Amino acid sequence: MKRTKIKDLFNTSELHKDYVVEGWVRTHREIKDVHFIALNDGSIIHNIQIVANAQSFDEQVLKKITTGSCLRVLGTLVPSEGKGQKVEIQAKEILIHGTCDAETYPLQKKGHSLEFLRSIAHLRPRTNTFGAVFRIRHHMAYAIHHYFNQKGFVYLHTPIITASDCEGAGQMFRVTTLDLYNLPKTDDGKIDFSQDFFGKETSLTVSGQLEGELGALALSEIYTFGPTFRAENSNTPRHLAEFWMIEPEMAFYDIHDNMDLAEDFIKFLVKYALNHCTDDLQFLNEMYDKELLARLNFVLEHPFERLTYTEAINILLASKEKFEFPIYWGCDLQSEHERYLVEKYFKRPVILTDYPKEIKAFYMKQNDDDKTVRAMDVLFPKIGEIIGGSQREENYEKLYKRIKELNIPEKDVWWYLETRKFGTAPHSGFGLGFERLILFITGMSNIRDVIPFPRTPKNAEF
RNA sequence: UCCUCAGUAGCUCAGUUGGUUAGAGCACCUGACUGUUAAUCAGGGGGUCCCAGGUUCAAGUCCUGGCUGGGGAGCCA
Repeated sequence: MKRTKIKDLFNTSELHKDYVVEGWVRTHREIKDVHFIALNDGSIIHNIQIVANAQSFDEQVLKKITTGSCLRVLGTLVPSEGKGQKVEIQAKEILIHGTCDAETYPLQKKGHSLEFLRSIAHLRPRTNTFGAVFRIRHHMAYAIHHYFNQKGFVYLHTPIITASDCEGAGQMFRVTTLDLYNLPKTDDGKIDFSQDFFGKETSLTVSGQLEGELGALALSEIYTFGPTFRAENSNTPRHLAEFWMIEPEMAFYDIHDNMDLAEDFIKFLVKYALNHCTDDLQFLNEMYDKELLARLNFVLEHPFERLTYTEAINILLASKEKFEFPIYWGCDLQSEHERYLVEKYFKRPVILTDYPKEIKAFYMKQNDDDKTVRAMDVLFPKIGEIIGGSQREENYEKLYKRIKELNIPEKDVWWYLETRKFGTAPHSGFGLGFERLILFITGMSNIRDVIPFPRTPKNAEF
């Protein structure tokens, strides 16, 4: 007989029929002659209760059914005599796929701290919490592709290994096949990268944006969704050395179109989660963050507040709040400033635009005031900057001048500049940190708990 | 990287002014219980007190250095 997923068993199955379920034991209780086994196969957060009468089974088999062991059970789906669940499986046959030594298995039926579970990342998907988080993560990845697909965007695969670091987004991880114990040197004593695999210095990408723009200036609307790497020594609950980023890039979009897309996109994802991950969100709402569902619904129902950097500075200057970092026009906003605007002043997501050009990247479109650029940052409660984007500078002369001012080597960006030389077009785009989105959707507070195998400074186990 | 807190049983923690044989709850094992729900009740086993030095008659406890983890900050997504 074919296996039925526990999720399908709850949803569509008929009673008083036989089914096969397979999964891992969460708890095993025994009362005199009746055994109760809570079985979970990861298809849904809920367990199916297996009832086994001691007389019908070998005592030695029943003894091996411990927390964490893996079973195949054939039995009849019947209404439950107990109170905790509607249906249960009255077992006829039990096969133990894998036993699990109760003394050494680190997961118990009791709850564990998230810190401890991080140290056993190979087993934590078997917990309710991580099952829920990783199912939600999957649904969000799917929803992202769905959203862009129905809008006619092309999924563009940008390179993971790159020779350019002109994004300036952070320290990069070097990629090399050179023998580190015996590096080839040039005559002037430097490392001879011409002998390396690609014949030049290469690294893991910090952003697919520049290549994304190449796609947009041919296919009109593209998005990337892939891994990104930053070698910054960042030790915070909001940073990873390896994370996933979504970067849409659109020709013929100005900064307002860009903002509209960003807001619509996030709201679509929140709505998708509420509709498709109800049980898991309910669980997280109860266990970790009692305001999670209320916050998700609030974001859905209220427009994001849009204002310029200059307006934000004026609000901050006028506020009576005591800030650690001083406010002045031209300063980069610190998290305390962003948090004040989002959590205290507006009490909703905020989109800030038109930042001073000095604190933003070279490719952003310069405004006529010669002081600001058409940047836009979307700031969210609890997690801060979730999206950073801009309208891009499409004017060749202005872009070239900015590149020179910032001493960016022309040999690294000649191909990027050519898009402005050959049929340039107004265009915009933004980057969304996938794990930061998942943080917001799940209400988890540490980014290491929303990616299966977190990569952080001093941590690449598993 | 900076600031700060922590590291004691499988897990979560207590451990007094430095003082004899380091404790609890849960988990685990054994037993009891005719439908349990993180069952309950009784009993039992279980320790590199993070590591390396130092002070002291005596260190889980005090000092120095290191490692690891949490929180905050910076960098950013």
